Amino acid sequence: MDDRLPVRVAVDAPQHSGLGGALDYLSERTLSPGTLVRAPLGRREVTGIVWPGDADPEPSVALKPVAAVLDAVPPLSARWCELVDFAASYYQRGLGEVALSVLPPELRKLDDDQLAQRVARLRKAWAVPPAGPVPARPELTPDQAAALARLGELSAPGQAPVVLLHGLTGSGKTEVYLRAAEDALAAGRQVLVLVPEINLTPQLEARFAERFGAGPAPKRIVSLHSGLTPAQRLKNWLAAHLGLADLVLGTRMAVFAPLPRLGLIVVDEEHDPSYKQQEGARYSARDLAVYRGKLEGACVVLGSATPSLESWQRAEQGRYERLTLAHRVGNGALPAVRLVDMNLLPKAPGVTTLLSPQLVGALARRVERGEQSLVFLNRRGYAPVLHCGACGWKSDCPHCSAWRVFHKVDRTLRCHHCGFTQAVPRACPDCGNLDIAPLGRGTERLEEQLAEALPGARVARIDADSTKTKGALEAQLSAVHAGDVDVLVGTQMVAKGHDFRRITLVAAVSPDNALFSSDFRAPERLFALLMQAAGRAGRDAAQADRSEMVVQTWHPTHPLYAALQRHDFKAFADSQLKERSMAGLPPFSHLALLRAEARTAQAAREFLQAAATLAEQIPGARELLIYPPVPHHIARVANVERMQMLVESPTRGTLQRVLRPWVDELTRLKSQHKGVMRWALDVDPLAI
DNA sequence: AGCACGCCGACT
DNA sequence: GTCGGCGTGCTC
Repeated sequence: MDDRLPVRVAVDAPQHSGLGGALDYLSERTLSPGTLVRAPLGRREVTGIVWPGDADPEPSVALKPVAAVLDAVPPLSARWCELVDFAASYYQRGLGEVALSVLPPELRKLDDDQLAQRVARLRKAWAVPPAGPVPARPELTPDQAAALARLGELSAPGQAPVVLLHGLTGSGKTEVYLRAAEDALAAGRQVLVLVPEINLTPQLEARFAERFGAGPAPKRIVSLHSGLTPAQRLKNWLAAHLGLADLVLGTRMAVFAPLPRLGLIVVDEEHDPSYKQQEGARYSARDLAVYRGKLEGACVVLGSATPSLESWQRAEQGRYERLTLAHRVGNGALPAVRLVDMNLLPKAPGVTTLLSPQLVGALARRVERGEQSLVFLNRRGYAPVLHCGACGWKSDCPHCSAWRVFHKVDRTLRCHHCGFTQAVPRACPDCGNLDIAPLGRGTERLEEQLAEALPGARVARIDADSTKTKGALEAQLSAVHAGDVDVLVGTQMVAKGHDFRRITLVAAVSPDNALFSSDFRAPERLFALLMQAAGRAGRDAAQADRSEMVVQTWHPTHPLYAALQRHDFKAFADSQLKERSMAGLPPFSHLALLRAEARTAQAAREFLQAAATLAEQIPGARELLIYPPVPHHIARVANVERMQMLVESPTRGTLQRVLRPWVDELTRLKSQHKGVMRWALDVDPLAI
């Protein structure tokens, strides 16, 4: 008889191994749920978490003892485990895989003594925060005051409301976050702030530090995102977990930060697609934040100028409380939106102009007045493709079903999907003709054409290429802030969040493509991007009245642009929701996407067809609609063929009931389809 | 996924 | 004679 106790331990065994859940081990002492342990798994030793619930050992398996207990780190809370349980089950991944993948990687490399040292050092460093004077707070606008008053009512003890803060750009959403955080902090609770991108963390962190970092009772702020060094990430994670940090600011991974006294979760720019993880457990940090708020009894604030249609509909239904900031701080006007009908431009034969006289004129006036302009084009490089006029050759990528982009800066052809790069050929590789020309345009070419059209103007470009080296983005942004740039060319990178005080003109040069995309969310994304870009203009109230947005379009009568001109998100959302409703698309249905990757499209298709056949035998499947497999938007990347199959369900519940047994079968199915390299299930996919 | 074992070609 | 290719099988 063995008197050692069986315990459930979540270990990092991937879902495809068939050991997705928790495994049972023996322990000599009682271990609280949430305790970190090291345990043998096969021939190696892995980190695991003692999981809530009773062990349920299979009689045929001889249990092994836990190898070590990491006592230095306090156990993760039952609520944290419940969040992970939910995420794993909802997104159909292994429990241990999810639980361990959201811990700082460094944690899994250290032993108990090393962790004890880190914890001790951290506590010691934390022991002295210096007090200072009360920081200045701006006066609230009437909108802000009303929103905060309502938030206060909703956050009565025991309540955990979800609030959709719909505030147009420049209306002071951040100040609402700060005041809400102030209340939570004053009540002794922790605050979690999520932002879509790492780039946006420093400026928001600065705002929070300015408000809470000093004063009579200074608070501690830490960040959590993939840009931190492993040691920093562990340190900040421990600070949150030990309750030393009062404020945690981070990207989507931070939704799993252990926070013993969580009282408020802010999701800034809640509509942003970056909140959806695109590999592993494909979770939505925004949706998990809402779930976590309920679990922890914490208030959740979802903020956006252009909310996701999912959140907007929930607000319409009364499931979320909508609070509106309808006016800009200082009552500045939103930029007037001027549509330039590109159909009316005089056409020179063989020449397609990218810059209308109207736009060039508007830019020239800004340069003259010493004001700044932002010209926005969501395509980097010089031109998306090179073309041979003689034989029709185009610069396609040999490994992908995509063009290689011409980058004039270093005279290369680059595939933006697999990275394949070559020098630009002197002559057409097919026919030897010397007349090969760029087709279409990207930011590099736009920069060049603007410099030609505006002699003497200082034109700069910010995109993924110009900011590759460390610190380059910061340097370029500070040049813009210092006024060393007249016209800034950029991709969506510059449309988000930045507080450029001197910009009075924003231009979208060629936004039409998204209007006719096969992706049903493309209009929503375009509208959000244009509203966000428009918000870059006139942030200084003194200049707001002169601020303007120019949109060049071949479809000036499109309803999306009409709504944009009126800055009317509600009209746009209502019309989109009507279309979604008629088409049976989310949020009126629930989707899952099964993807398969193989050397041949045929192998991927056969796997998906077999998967569909299996699904049809699962109870509840009759309520689902399983579409035939189709190639991915870019079917081949790095010589791998990608197919996908959409599953549509009237309710979340039915979808979940079918998916669960399905993924178990898919693991088996893959072993019968040798050609298939990988498969993945995406619940609530963003792009289809 | 790791990490083993296992059975066939070119080298210190 | 070994080192090593990656096929397939297991992990409480």
